[in-house]
Amino acid sequence: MFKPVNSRVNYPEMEQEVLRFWQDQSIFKKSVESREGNEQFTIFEGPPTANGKPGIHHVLARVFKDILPRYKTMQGYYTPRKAGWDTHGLPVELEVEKELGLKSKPDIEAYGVAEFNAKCREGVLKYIDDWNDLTKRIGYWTDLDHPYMTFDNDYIESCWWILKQLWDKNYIYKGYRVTPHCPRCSTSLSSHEVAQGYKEDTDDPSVFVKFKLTKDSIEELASSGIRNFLPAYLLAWTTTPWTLPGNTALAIAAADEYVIAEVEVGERKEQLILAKARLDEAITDPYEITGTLTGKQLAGLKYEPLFNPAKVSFDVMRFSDASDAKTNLEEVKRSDKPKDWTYPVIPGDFVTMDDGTGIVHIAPAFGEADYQAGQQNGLYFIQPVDLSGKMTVSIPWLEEDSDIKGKFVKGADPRILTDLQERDLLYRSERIKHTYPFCWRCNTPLLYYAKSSWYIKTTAVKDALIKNNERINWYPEHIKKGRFGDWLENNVDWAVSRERYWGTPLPVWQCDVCGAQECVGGTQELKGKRLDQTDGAMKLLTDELDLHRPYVDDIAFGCKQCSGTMHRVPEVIDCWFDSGAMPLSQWHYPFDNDTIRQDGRFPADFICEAVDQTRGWFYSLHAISTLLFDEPSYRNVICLGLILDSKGEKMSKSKKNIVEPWAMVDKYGADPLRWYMYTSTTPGNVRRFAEDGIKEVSRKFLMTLWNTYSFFVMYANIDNFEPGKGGAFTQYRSDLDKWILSELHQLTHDITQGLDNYDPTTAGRKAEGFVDALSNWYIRQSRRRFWKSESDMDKLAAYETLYECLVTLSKLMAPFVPFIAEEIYQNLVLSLDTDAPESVHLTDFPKANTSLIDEKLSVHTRTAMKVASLGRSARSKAGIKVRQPLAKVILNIRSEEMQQGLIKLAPQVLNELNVKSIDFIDDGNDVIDKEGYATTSEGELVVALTTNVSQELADEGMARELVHRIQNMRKSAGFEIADHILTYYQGNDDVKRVMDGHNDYVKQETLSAELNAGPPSEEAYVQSYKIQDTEVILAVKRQK
RNA sequence: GGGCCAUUAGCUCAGUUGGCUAGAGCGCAGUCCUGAUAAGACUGAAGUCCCUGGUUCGAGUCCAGGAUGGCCCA
Repeated sequence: MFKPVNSRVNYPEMEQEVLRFWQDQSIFKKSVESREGNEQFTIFEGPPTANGKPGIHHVLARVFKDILPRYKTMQGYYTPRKAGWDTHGLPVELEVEKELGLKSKPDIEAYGVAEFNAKCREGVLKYIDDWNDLTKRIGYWTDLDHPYMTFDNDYIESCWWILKQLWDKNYIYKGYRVTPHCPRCSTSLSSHEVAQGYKEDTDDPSVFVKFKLTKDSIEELASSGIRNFLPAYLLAWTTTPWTLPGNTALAIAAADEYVIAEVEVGERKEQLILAKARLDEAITDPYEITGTLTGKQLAGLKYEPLFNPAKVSFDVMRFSDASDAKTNLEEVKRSDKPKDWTYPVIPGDFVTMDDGTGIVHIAPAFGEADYQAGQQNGLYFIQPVDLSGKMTVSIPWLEEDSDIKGKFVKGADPRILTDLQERDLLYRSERIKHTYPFCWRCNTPLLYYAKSSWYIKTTAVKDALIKNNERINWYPEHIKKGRFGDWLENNVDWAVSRERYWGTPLPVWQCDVCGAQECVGGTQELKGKRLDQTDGAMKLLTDELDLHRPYVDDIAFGCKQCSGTMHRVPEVIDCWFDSGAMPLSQWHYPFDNDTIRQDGRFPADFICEAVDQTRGWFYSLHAISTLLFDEPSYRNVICLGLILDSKGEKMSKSKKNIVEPWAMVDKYGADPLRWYMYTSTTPGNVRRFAEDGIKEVSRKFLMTLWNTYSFFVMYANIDNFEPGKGGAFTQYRSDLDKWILSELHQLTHDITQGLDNYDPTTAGRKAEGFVDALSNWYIRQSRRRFWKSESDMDKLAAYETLYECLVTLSKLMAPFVPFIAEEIYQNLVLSLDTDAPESVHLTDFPKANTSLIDEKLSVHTRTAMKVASLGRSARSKAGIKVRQPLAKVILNIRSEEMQQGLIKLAPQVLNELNVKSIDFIDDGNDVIDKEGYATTSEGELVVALTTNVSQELADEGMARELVHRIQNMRKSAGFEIADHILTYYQGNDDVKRVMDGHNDYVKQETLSAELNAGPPSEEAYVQSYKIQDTEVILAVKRQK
């Protein structure tokens, strides 16, 4: 006996039971260990941060991560899965800052770095229980008990080792250059972090500033139509007025045409110089062109500083030619300072005619292009802003309460503009909306800021990055050449240092005397130094040292080259480096597990994250493995698309359109959610998350699957069917059986192919088709075979076939919907065979037997279905119910071969259309529109039914009507399906004749022991009907 | 401004190497079938396959240009 199955199922409840079973029997562990020693299939877990709750997009990633390892395990691969958590970085620090009410780095230092980091360590795992629970609940199998943690000493030590390798290859350097800088967090961001934070429609000033040409320069332009009795200005455009105090040059496009425009502003006339192409958009007043000149003519001209260093106390530096210096900036000595400060006009190939005036304001302290222009042209360098984004200079002629000193840059903007306005140096001042980068974590506008920072020289291996990318399979494929490929093509060095606290400390020590630097690649190496006798050193030697700040900062040792002392530099590293290092660091490589590169643990066969990781984890993994080993870190990637709400809008807290994973799982169950994720759209596509979609797959696919299963169990229990116990039956398989087995093996083949191609979507959709065919054709057609009272070989074949379909299906479905698959397997297999593997997830994945795939039969059956469909249509047109048998169906099929096929499958067609016989004709026109036929056609296929109903057929139709009514009554009366009953009927002679004539048929179908004319002798369930204009009273009663 | 993706019925999506009279599901209306089914069948309402050119006997599919939306980058 199988466990009885309710045709309705509560997924969440059923899943809880399965979860308990997995837990109690350690099925995950067994599934991994039972394959130990076999070829390994490796997946890397992209570590999430557990300091926020998991969202629906995490569920998406996790179910896609889950399906392949499950599949590969069933195929025999050894597939250990290690969980991991990303624990470092700005997001964590930020949370803690918020919690403690700290607003800046000085606040943190005052609070204490040790205490601050302790809070970070606590806070980062705030939601880990929620993560673990949800992970288990959705059936994502990974080893949550032994996860890697990026804050573990061992993990950090591996990162150090990697950094040391790169150091030895001269891939790490400290550079002075323009870096995206968050003034609030007071640290650099890497390009991939910047990429996270662009915001459109940022409101900013849009100002046109006048830079006054010197008298000498006006003279130089005398031949170009300039008037020396009027002031002349170079007009430049900027959206960042706060950079203007740092202005030390203007750039023009040498090849473009510029004009001198005489403009009347109020009562004054003045001359503005700008690009001809920008004239109409930049100049709003009436103007007259008095001269034309090329950009080349402008180059070399001089103009007066907006803020004269002689009057404003700037620290002025200048780019020197010295190429050996780390930074070739030198302080301008007092003796070198000119009496009359002027700045030059320089050519720049970055100057475009797309916006502004064709004259670009250059402030080498801000902006990559500006800095380079400074280097190339030996410009002055002025830095009027500190690292927290505050202005450091004071404008002496302003009142104290309108000065800019100490103001945040954005706050300084209006003051600077007011000042320029008053000094008549502002032509236009407006506001625009444009795209600007913000800190991806704290939302502060980023500053491009020239400062020193540590870099990994990824550009040195750019070609290798590209070459190794060739060896990776991307799903979808376009990411490879597109997003990821482009990113690699435009590679810039990795700004890897952060001037922060909670992160892997950069293991570089520097001598306080001679400046020598050393990178340390591990604790053992550190122990071997001439250590200062500090508390830190004592702890290091007893292996009690926390490698984080501030403890590691306490380690100092003697310099090799002089008598100085080496201290660690203050920086920590980008947390993306941590996660990119996980293939090695999760194993504490190379200090432990030094065989991972040989034993299959590296590289990964498969990783899977969303598309936002192109520049994040996908890149950091790829960069690190290429830098270290010159090989890719993963072979196959599924790159998931973004998940949007049902209207196609991004989910965000403010829009209140966040989908809560727990709510979905509790309401619908994990399997429906999983199935929806796999099949609703292809992995790489943007997906709209629609709750109705889960409902639909649950009803349409899973419910149908469940009902075929419950159907089978119901009848198998009635007939005491046990698979394999009924003797040799294969020769009794009908065409229907052979067909569904053919479909089953085809499905096995398709699913295997789909999953081998990292395409669960196509695989899943194939399964939907199969279950539909199984339920709505195979079982529908086979109903009578299961229902009939005699237990013959035909019935056995039907049971065996359906059983095989269901058991195979449970295995095929196991990677997709692990709960329902387990449930079915447990009942169908383990309740009979205690020697079978104790879980479906410990079984072998089915292999398609292609010899059982009969394509012809498949095509023929599809045609039979089509004939049935057309026949039903014809019936409906003629208004003849399917319950009324008809004499003949007549087919016109062009293909002789197809006709032979249909003759074989005639029983299915007759059954479905309720007709007595099938005929074939050569010309469809013979029946179309003819009296006595109901005809439908499609393409070359013509299906006609004879509509003449003889008395005999009418009687048979009534018999079926009576059976139908009695069946409904059995149901309404609450009888069990196998109950035998006594039936009573009252009606006219027609009824009596039909009951007599079809006595056996009615009895069999309704399990009636007797058909008695007249009223029931005692209490029975009674109903009256009108069938074919005839009054009938029926009564049913359970037989004792 | 550049790269990538998407655009097929009211909605969600299929549509192989060009052969299409363009499909499915949901939803809507009606009818039917059913002792597994919250399922299913039939009929109906409904599409400029985003647009414009081109290649071809033939284009939803290939090519070029463009539009709209999304993502990413400047």
